[in-house]
Amino acid sequence: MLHIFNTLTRTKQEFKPLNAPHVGMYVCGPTVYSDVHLGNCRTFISFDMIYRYLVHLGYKVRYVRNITDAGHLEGDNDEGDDKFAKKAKLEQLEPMEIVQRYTVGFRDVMRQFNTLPPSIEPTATGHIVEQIQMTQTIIDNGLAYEVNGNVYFDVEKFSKTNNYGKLTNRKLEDLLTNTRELNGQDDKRGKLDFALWIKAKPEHLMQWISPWGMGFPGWHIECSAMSRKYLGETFDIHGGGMDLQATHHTNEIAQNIGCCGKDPATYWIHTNMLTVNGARMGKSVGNAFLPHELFSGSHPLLDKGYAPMAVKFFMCQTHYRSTLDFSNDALQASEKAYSRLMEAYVKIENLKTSASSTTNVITIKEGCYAAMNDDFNTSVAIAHLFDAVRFINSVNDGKETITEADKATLLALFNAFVNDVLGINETTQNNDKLLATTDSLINVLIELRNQAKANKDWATSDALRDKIIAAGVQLNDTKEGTKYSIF
RNA sequence: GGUCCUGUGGCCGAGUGGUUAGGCUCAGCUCUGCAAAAGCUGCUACUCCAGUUCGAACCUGGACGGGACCUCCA
Repeated sequence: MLHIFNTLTRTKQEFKPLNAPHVGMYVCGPTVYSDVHLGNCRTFISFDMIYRYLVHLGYKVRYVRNITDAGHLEGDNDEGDDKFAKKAKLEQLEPMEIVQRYTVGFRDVMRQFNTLPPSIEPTATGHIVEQIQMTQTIIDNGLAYEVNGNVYFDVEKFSKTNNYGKLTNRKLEDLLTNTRELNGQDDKRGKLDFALWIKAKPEHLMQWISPWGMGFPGWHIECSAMSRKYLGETFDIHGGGMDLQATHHTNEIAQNIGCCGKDPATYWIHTNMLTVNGARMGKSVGNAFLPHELFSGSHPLLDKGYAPMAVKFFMCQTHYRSTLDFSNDALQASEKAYSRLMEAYVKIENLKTSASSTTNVITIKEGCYAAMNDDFNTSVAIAHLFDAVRFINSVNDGKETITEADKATLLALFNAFVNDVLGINETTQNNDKLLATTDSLINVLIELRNQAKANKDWATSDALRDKIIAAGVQLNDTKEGTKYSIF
């Protein structure tokens, strides 16, 4: 029985889909105006695991994750350019060139992390009409108003009949007291009001026609419009990073209720942040790691590179609702643990079976599922897998025994968790490390041959050369030393 | 300032009112030509103070430390 921690109730609740076996899940995706960093990746890797586990349990999941490619003002000032326009000017590109570049980059990284593509990956610019319609409906329902081509959501009016701050458990009066005074929002009636539609200046690069003039959508309406379009007015799971909880998701709920009179999602899942030296990794903080810097080890804070699957395993060792701190020591520990896990996995198939087992495999399996059913506790599930690792190695060493049936159970368990649920099986496309190793190996052979040559041991040096060539490597002795090429 | 989360052994990280997850590191042992791998053994923690309890790392209150959100951010 799966239980999920629901941000709305701040408790673990039994997961009951609205229309089992169908499950609708919406996750707030990236804003594609720059490279995704590891913090972003952690969120999407967490939801990938959740998606995979739901599928593994037999649910038919429609997983929607948007691409934000419009709107999002640079500051809180309505006068500002949006992020795409700003970046576009900087790089002298069309906004959609920026969008294309970083969307492709994002998908590449997600592929490297072996995450499954969502069922639908809708873009904000592709759903301007839906956003305009939703905005109009909210106006018609009396919960939004237009001023000078801008449309704002009336939070205080909404609060008379709804609990605006329920997602973060905050009271309206506290929110009103604590909101900072900001400039350039003279058109708003209330200081908590937020924009649904923003009037564009003539020079603004991305703008669309609307009932309120030329403009672009506000910061939150896209998710409301797209989740509603693809998952309906009410669906099962809405997720995102914890940083989206207070503002983005709070406003999404207000918009959906303002439009349809219903809460959009029954379960809200929020994943915690990735930190570096205790501080949140963020673009604006300037401590963001890029995935390729981590894979190659080119980041100044890293001693070496780490394979994508090792990094993913590292993330899985921590519960998704805990902060995870990034460090060389932690990564190295996980890298080693990961390879031990995978080596044991490979060994299972060739284990010799006996009439009886010395370890209860069913207990391990049940432990794994109990952990996952307890709010996706991958950390504990992995701990159980390591119980299996020890057992597998012991059987392999002839110190313990396993039955044919238990062996099959273990193999199925590892297939399920390593491949299906966690998705940490090595894929052939991640071969950077392999290439580096190959290069080192060839150089070792060349060195051996050169030593033989130096000793005038021509029989050995020639034999080495012939075998190296036979392996597919062409040697070329030059004045600068021995070069090689792979043919 | 407000709201909230958090403080676990050398490091990373789960966790339940009573029976000391797991990983990494380190030491010893088995194995081994040497090493590695693997197995075994050991290192027994829960910020501090007070309270509730037969019993608390886990519940309550307080102190101190760290963090998040309140502003775009996964």
